[in-house]
Amino acid sequence: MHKRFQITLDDIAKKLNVSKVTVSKALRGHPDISYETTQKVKAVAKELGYTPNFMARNLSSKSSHTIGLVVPKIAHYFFGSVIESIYEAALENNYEIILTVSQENAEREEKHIRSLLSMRVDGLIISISQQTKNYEIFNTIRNYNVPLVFMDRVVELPGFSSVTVDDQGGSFKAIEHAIKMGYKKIAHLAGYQEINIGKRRYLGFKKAMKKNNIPINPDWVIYGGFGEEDGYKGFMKLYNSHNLPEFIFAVTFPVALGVYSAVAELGLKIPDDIDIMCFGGSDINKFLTPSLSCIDQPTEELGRKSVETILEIIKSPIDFVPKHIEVPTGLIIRETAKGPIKIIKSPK
Amino acid sequence: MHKRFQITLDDIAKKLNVSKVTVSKALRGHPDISYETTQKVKAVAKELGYTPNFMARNLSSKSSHTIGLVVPKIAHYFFGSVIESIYEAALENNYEIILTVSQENAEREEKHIRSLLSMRVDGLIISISQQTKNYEIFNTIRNYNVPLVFMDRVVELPGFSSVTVDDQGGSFKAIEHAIKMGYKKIAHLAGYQEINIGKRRYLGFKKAMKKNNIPINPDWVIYGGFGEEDGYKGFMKLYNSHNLPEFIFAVTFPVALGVYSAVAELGLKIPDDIDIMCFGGSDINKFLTPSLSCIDQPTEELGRKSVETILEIIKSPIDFVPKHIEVPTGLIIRETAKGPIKIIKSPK
DNA sequence: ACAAATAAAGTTATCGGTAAAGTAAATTAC
DNA sequence: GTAATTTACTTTACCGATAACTTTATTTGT
Repeated sequence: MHKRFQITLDDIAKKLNVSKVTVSKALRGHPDISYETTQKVKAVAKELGYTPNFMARNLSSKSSHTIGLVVPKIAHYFFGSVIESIYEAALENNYEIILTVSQENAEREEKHIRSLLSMRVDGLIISISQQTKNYEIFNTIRNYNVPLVFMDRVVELPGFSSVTVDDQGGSFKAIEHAIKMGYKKIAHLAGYQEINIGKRRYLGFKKAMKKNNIPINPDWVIYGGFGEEDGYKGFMKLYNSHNLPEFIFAVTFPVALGVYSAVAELGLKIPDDIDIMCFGGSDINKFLTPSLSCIDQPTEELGRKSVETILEIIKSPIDFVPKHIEVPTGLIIRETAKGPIKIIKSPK
Repeated sequence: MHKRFQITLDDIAKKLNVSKVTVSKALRGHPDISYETTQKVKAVAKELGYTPNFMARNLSSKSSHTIGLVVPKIAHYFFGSVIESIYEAALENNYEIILTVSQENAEREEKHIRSLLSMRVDGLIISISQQTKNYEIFNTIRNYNVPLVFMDRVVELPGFSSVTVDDQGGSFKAIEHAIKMGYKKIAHLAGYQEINIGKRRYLGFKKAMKKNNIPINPDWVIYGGFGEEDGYKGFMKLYNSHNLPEFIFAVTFPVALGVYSAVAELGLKIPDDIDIMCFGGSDINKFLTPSLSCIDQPTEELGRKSVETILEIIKSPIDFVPKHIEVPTGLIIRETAKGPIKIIKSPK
């Protein structure tokens, strides 16, 4: 095997005729070491291009200054931007992030979690896959005493913290808006109910319907996944029932995109033939025709709070009490969800 | 500090009254150990929920089975999907990926690279930031003898491999197409020329113009970055010169999006007032109005080849000769770039 | 002036593994 | 039947750092 050129504490120590512990202490600014020695050590370290060995350091200090992150998807607006802000927040706090991607696959998720545990990450931020059903791995995490914060997609097990958006409230807001705009025939493409985001968004929908005394038509509540294809299939199902609603509330942005596809394919028009709104947005929203109104998820805040929460636990694991942070959502009205009463545009 | 519950080789060894080396070998399937002992060890390891300590293992074996990845952006279609396929390919080969994000910031990039070096990754896959100008860190990498493969955005230094798309050829193809469609007044929003993708895409543009005897109007070549805001600013510049071209070739998909924004803001229409095409696509392309024709980058293949290339070097670092793989591009024609001669739609 | 405190190091042990060398018993070789 | 080999382990050393304890010289206190 090719030999790697590696500079160690010993190399610096020999050059200065001091012990390697002195070098280690000097580099960490330990008060044991005099100012002059510290300066000399630092100079030599720089000269030789010393890089500490992460493995050795973490093995002996028993902390990796690293947070493991497990997400279902990455080429996806919501996760992409949450991840970005998690990296940002971690960097500010001098922590490293090790990101793994489950691809919505429960087995792979577990494999990644085990990997991260073996890397002895100081904490885990997890957003579970839409298939995750076996929760044993989370008990393992608990046994290992590794701090865990669920982000967005949570498992409701005792002892873990979570950072989510106000799914139910956001959903409620969306439906109330639709009703205010004059819609009564309201459908919901609802995602998987096994996962909190699916369930809670559905609950918000239900609550708003009930409050406004609009009965829910079971044919208009379609369960499925959170992806584009699910939106496509969902709309096709609605269409084939020959009883189209006026308005669709999609559980995620990709689901709404799927609806856009299906609608275009069928030669229908949004918002005239069918109006729509969804939970969660995307930066590409303004490029859609018509642009899609949505419940805004503050991705930046989600990421930031997740990091803050995990760091709190890492820093005082003893007196830790699980926390459940719900980040409020916003209502963004663009060209859809403006109601059945069309305003006739005045000419320029 | 809270004590972590950790099972080590010793715990297993004590339970079975063997040495920890026996356990280590058994778990790795070393032929030194008998079948029965191996079975027993594996059973106890499972029973106790043993997870090897990544740090310790890699410290002593001097190889981490890990590849460091540095990209400029993550919430971005191109990188998102390349990253996804890199993870995929790494997983198949039993390697871990440690992903870091430079956010197009050269300093942060260097910091991440140093981190990855300190983690003693077996190799690095890097796509440089659009600001990277100081190449010293890459010489450091060379000195450390750490295999490095540049992906998409490369630094042309001797001794490193690269996996890129055929930027020049793709660009050439796009311009030839535009010319074939009847355009002569062709502009190019060209990105930074310091980076290969900017330069080579520009060269392809130039070559196609020359071949077809169309002089390049310097006012129609606008240099800038690779992001949406750069496209927006670029188009505004073109517009304010009061001499609009007929066709724009955008260096990236986000740049084209910026043009869409600017065009909409100015009350113009694509493709009638200004036609456009770009290098690189996105899954959201079909939702654009009009949908955007583009040079297709095979992201999946890019990711896969990057991993293959780095693994080759890792596996035989001695007789390694730098390789430069260029993945071919495709031409996807959607609703733009169909030429100035409008076909009058026949009624349904 | 002499014990106590402090400064500035050095020594040793350890983290949890793997590699290399050593050993005892069983098997094979001729 | 004894040397050589093989099998199945064990022992020792080491990876590159940090933690905890020890040492020596100097300063401080009274």
